[in-house]
Amino acid sequence: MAGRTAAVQTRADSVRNRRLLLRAATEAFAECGVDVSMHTIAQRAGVAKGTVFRHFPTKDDLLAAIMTQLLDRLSETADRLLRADDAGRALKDFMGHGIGLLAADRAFCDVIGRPSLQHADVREAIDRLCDTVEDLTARAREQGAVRGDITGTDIVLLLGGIHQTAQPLLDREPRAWERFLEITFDGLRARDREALPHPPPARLRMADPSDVSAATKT
Amino acid sequence: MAGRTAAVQTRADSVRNRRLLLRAATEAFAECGVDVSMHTIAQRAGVAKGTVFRHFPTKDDLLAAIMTQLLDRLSETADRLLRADDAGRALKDFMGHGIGLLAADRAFCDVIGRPSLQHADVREAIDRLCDTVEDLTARAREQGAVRGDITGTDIVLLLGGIHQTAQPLLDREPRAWERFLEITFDGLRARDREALPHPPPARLRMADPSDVSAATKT
DNA sequence: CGAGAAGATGACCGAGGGGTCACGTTGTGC
DNA sequence: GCACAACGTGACCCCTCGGTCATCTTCTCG
Repeated sequence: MAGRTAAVQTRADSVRNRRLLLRAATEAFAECGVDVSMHTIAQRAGVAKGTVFRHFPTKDDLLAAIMTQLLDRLSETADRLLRADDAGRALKDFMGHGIGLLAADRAFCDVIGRPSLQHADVREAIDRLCDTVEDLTARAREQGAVRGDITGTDIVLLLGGIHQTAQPLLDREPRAWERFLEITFDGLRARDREALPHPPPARLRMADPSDVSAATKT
Repeated sequence: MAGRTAAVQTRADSVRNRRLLLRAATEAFAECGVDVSMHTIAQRAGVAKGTVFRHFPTKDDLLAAIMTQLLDRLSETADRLLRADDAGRALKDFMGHGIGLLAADRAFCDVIGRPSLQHADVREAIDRLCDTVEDLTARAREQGAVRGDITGTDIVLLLGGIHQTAQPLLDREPRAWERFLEITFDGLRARDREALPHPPPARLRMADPSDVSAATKT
C-alpha cells in the first residue's frame, strides 16, 4: 500500500472519493436500511454511480464493508468491558450499547435479522463478536450475575430481539428499549429455577457449509 | 351479498378463484415474506395476474386481507384463554402461540416489524388484538403472575422480539424460541424490584394521525 | 508541461416489480 | 339456448434496481 519506488500509488482523488462514499453509504444504510439504492448512495456521496462500483464491485461488498466495521467496533466495546470489575453490569452495558447501535442503524437490523445469504466478511465479524461476548458472558456467569446456562450466543441473539421489541415505539420513545432490556436482563439473572427448555447452539454458525475456509483468522 | 331477487350474484368461478387466491397468497406470503411477487402468487393459485388484481385492487389489499385474518385468529385465541383459571399460564400460552405463528409466517414478521405505512385494516386488527391482550395481561397482573407495571402492549411487542431473537436459529432449532420465552417470562414475573425505566405507551397507536376514521368498528 | 495511466462518468442494459386494459371466455337468468 | 354481464387473460406499460462499459477527465511522475 505504501509508496513503492514508483508506479502505482492510489490517486488522491480516489481515496477522497472512497472516504466520501463510505461516509455516505454508512449514513444512507443507517437511515434507509439495506434496500437503499446504489444510485442514492452515489448521489449522497456526490459521485456518479459508476464510481461506486469501481470501489465496491457489488452492493453486497459495500454493505459488508460497513457492517463489518460496525460489528468490529461493537467487538471492541465488548473487549473493553471485559476489564470491568462488575461483570454483570458490564454485560448489561454491552447489551445497551449493542441495542443502541441497532436502534440507530436500520441496515444493521436488516443484516443481523437475516442469517442466511450473507457476505463472508460479515459472518466472520459476527463470529469475532460472538467470541468476545462469550468471554463477557462467562465472567458474568462466574460472578453469579446471570444463570449458569446462559451463553454468549444467547446474549448476541437477544440484542436483536430486544431491539425488535422496542422498534415500533422507536419514533416516539427512542429509549423504550431500556424497559425491555431491564425485563430481559431480569430473566437472565441467576435463580434456582429449572433448566431452560432448549439448549442454545454451541455457536451461531450462520449460513451454508460451503464456506470451508472460515477459521483463517479467529 | 346474498341472492338479491335477480341480477348481480357473484359467479361461482369467481368465488372459487378467490378462495384459491387467498390460499395461495397465504402460503406464498408465509414462505417468502411480503416481497413475494403478485406473479408468483397468481401462478401458485393457478390463475392469471389480472385475476389477482380483479379480486384485490393492490398488493397491499391482498396482504391486508391475509394479515387481518391471521391477527383476528390470534385475537380469538387470546379471547379463549381469558377463560383459563391460571392467568399467568394463559398469558404464557398465548405468547407461545403468537410466537409460533410468527415463526411459521415470514410475512407476519415483516408486517409487525414495520409499524408505519400500514393498511388501515391491519392497524385495526392489531388494535383489536391489543384490546384482548390487555385483558389477558390484566388478569395475570391481578393474580400476581406478572409484575404490576406490565401492560398488554408490552406483551404484544415482546411477541415480535422473542421471535426475532430465535429467528437465526429457526432453520436448525425450530423451537428455540421456547428458551427465550422462558427467559423473558421470568423477567416479567412479579418481584420486589424497582420500576422499569420507561413506561410503555398507553396504546400501540401505529402510524400517522391522518387516519381520522379509526374507531368505526371496535 | 506533456504523456500516459488510473479514475470518473452517465447512458445503457436486462431483469423483475406493480398495475392496466382490450379482448376472449364463461357462467347465469330469462 | 340466447344474450349479456361479469370474469379471466396475458401482453403491455412504466418504473426502479444492480451492474457494465466506452468515453472523457484528472492526477501523477518524469
